[in-house]
Amino acid sequence: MLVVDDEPGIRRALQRGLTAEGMEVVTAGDGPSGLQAALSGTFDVIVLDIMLPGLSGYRVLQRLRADGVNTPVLMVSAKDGEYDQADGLELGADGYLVKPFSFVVLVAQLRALLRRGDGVSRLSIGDLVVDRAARAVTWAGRPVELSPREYALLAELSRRSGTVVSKDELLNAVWGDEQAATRNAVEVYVGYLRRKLEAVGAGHVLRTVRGHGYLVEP
Amino acid sequence: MLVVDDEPGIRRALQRGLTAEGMEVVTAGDGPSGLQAALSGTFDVIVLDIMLPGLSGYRVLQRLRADGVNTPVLMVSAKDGEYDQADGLELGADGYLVKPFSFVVLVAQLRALLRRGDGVSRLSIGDLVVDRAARAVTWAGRPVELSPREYALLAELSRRSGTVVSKDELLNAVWGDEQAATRNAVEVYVGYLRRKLEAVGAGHVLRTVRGHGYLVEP
DNA sequence: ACCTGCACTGAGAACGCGCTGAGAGCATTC
DNA sequence: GAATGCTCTCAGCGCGTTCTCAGTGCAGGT
Repeated sequence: MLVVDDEPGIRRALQRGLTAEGMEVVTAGDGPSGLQAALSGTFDVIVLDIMLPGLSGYRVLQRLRADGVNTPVLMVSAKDGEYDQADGLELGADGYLVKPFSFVVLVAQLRALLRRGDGVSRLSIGDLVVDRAARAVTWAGRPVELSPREYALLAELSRRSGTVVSKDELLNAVWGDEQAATRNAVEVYVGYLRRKLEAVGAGHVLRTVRGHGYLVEP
Repeated sequence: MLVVDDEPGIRRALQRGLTAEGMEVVTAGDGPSGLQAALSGTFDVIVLDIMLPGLSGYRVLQRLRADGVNTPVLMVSAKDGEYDQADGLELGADGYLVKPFSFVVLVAQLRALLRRGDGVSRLSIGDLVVDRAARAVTWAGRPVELSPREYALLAELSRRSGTVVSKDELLNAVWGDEQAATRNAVEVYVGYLRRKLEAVGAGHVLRTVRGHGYLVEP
């Protein structure tokens, strides 16, 4: 996760506390460097202060979303006006915390965001709907029954729809870091997925890009 | 990538760390030699220290941009004044990091810069659009079906559009360092590309510069 | 006009990528 | 204990892709 806050004391405290909770923490002290780090899109969740030198938290969030990065963001602020919160949430924040906050509450919120995966509980790509909360997939309203592995594969491809995802990336994201399976397993499961999608008339959703990977068209 | 820093310790550390991340690293220890290396325009990203013997990082960046080299530059400095950052970004830097910085943040920033290629994941050269995320090519909206090798070749030429790229450079960039193929392979694939581009009315995009290489007009 | 060498092209051979059917291993259910 | 469903490997097939080779055309220099 990424922590963006201008107070070194807070950064150190969160770094220590969250590391102890088993999380991997990277910190940044100002808006521009926080934005740069966040743009990499490799974080699972971001804690973002509003009062920041260089670039306010609002702006950082705005730029992030504008660039298509939908990493969940937990905003943190000393102010507690209702409007501040509304502004933040409207810009695409996934949570809001007022300083001073209890460390336990922070951890609880972060865990909630992490569990949701990307903060977006429902992906819609044309007629394809992947409801991550209900763990269900439909095509034009018709339900598609998927095994856990098939679902995880389609969810990952849908999350990154419009971009080609390589088999190795899929192995990492769907099968986990231990990479117990071979690349052929990905091919097999793409085959399973296609068969089930074709049965409801959605065979063309999952495209092969030879030599590179697979792609769900946006 | 190119790392320009006057401290040998930093150079060695980055060389080792970034190589381990799968990047190819070249280093320079002072301003003039850094500038000379950077002017070749063959780097994907440059890490540039501000305090340099011979020529400051600001000047190096200034000269680079003045010469039309738009390789992404990540500036690094021991100072952390707001004005320094503003100066750097105004001169055309693409990121700013204050020493001492976390290695993870550095890598995250570099990946963000690399992923965007020259600022965007989507290259537009007139009617030609190379969507690097979807690995798709269109001419005036019409899709162009390309094999992996053909795509890689066109993408490299498009990335460096406006400059003549030699066959050896293309072999390095597209075929990889092992250079398993001969120069004739480049000629053959340029032929394939031209045939497919002509089919959608874009035959003139890929120009031959006899004795030097190939060129995609900006 | 001649020569040299670079660029281009058609043909063809080898390769390897992606897909599939079959089946083994394992857990769960009845 | 049989049946069912899921996961994953293996071997083989088809075919697009890759790349070399040999021959032709053309540009530039003398």
